[in-house]
Amino acid sequence: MIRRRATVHDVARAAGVSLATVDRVLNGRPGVRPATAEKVEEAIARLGFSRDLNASLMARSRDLHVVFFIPDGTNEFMGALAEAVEKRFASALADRMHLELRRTKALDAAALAEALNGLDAKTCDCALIVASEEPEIIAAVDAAHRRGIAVMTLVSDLPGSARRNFIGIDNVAAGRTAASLMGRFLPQGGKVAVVAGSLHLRDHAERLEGFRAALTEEFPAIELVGPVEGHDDRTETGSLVGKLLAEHSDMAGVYNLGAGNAGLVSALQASGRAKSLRVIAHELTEPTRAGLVSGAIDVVLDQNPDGEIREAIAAARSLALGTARPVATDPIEIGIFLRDNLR
Amino acid sequence: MIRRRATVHDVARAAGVSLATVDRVLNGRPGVRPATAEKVEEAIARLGFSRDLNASLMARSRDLHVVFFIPDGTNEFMGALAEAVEKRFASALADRMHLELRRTKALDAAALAEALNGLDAKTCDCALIVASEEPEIIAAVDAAHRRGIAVMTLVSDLPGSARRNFIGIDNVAAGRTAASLMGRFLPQGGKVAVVAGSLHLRDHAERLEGFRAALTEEFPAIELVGPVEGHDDRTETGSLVGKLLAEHSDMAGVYNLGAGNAGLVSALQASGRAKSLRVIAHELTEPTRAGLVSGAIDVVLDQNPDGEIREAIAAARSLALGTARPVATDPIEIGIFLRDNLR
DNA sequence: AAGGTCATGAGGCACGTACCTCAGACGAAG
DNA sequence: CTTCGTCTGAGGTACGTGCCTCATGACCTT
Repeated sequence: MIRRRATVHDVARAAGVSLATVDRVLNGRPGVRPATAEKVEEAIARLGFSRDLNASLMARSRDLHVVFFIPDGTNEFMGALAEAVEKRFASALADRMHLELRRTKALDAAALAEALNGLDAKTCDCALIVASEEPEIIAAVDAAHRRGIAVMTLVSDLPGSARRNFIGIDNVAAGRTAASLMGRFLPQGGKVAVVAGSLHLRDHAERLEGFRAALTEEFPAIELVGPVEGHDDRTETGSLVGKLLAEHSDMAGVYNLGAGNAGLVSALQASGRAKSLRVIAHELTEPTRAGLVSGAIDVVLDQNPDGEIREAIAAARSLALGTARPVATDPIEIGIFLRDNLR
Repeated sequence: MIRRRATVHDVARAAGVSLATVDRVLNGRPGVRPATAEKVEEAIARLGFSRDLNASLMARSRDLHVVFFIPDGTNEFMGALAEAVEKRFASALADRMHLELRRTKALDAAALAEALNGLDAKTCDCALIVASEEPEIIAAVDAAHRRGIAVMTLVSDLPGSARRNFIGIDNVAAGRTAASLMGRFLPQGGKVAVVAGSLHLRDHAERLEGFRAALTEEFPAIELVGPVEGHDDRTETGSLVGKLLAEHSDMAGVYNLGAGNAGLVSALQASGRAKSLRVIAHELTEPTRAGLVSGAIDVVLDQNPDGEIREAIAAARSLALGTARPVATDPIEIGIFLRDNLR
């Protein structure tokens, strides 16, 4: 059964009005009585009409502008996210989408808020942010939304803000998975150090929550040490881990739910206990890959950056159709990597 | 740096010819001297011109027709693939793509070849097949390609045919991953039964190859029993597994690299040895999910059917642009599922 | 030289939407 | 009554491409 999509012409005919009126309703232009607008809305709903985004962008001879705000610094995962955006510049252009990548200072809420406030709806239809949970960022998101810019969160969510969508993994589930693996690795129980980047990052806080809950429920023999905050910095993370290992000679495992994995791996190797500790980290990047290969890290939980960017772009496109309803996206999978299934 | 995409007008101007000539070259219509065509090709390359697929489909007022041939029967994974196609009917229509789903008799090469031969290029731009490696299918693929239908393989590849692309996981790597997990589960070694659907299915043959190679290299203490072929049928698979378990009271593990997992799980439970056997299966479906939850199955390796269909659709779109070069697609991830990270 | 074929240019209409102008129709206020 | 403002319809042009017709000129054949 091949059915043609409804067009504005069909809507006009069905509503008994002219094309111009349908156009005014669709694009929120003034000069339509409420009763008439009602008729048009009804026809749109009845026919299941949805604007043809491609024809629309073509007619406007304008690309969809999507701006990605991604933290800079030495966090390899953020680097991978940024690369994933760059990789799609060309193919996005083929779909009339213009992607822009801006690196913002990591863990600097004021800088991100300012950048958001500087966005102009004329040069930005949609903004994607990797944000920590701070009042000034929430305010900036709400302000951008009021200016007509759709904001979506990437990696770490910002509930309670006007963000239209969250693109990322279920971080509570990720924390639970880490706990479940760690519990199996340590059937006798023991101490496990937990290192976060910052608990202001909701993804980190959620992973910790999931990890702690699953341990309590299923592996009460495991004692959690920490969390400590390494601010996603390799040097700081390394010295924190070194200190924890020195202080606890009976440490049995480490769960780094944030970044700074290069520091983690050096500290593990410097301790001389690398092979005897069960270690779980996040994001498949150069340091964690090296850690897996050398045996310093046992498991890496990964959120596919390419998949996240792909879904972000798809969601931005759907949002551009201007529906009020939330946009459906494919869920992002949590990848589990051992030394043997490295991509 | 915002750069406008090149259009046919730009190409015409750059090549010093008229729009009509560019059009003739682009659409392979006759009436252009080789020397002139050369000039146009050169301008296209120089400007990096690529046809705007959306404008093109709109101008033709014609949707892109993509036909999926997916085996029917009781194979839950194939059911999931089919559902994944159906789920995208609507969103594909929004991109001027008309998807069609046809279920063909599983493991019946003649039926699939006949279906392929019945395709008309007027009502099918691209065909996606899940095929076993048989000469008559290869011949049908080549014939379809000559008729102007792009054929791609899904799940299981068909090298040596005129298929334009393969969408699926790296099955050798999947087999290696299974071996690596099994090896760790059985540090003392022991007998592991291997069950396939059909070794005419290249994905199954490749998994076996990877499994066997990784065992030989890394876990020589493990002895492989089989493979036996259960033809992806639950009853047949169940009785095969039951027989193997009865014959080998010292069986330590089972690797089912094909389907028929409902039969696998019943046989395991009927044997009374479910908990003491390490079991690895493929595809996260109802039976394997139940197996994970009950503990009868330890690990499931999964190829995300939604992701495969998404990539297949994206690849079909790219192919429609008519480039001779192979089309780049995102790789499909091999998911690893334990009881604790079930989606 | 006349007729033929072939290569090419010029231009138009169509697809679905955006955005513009202009002309009426209508009701309310003066 | 006129005048104004608001609502609505009619129709045009544009976006990038496909596909069509028609005209022109060059070259070949007889």
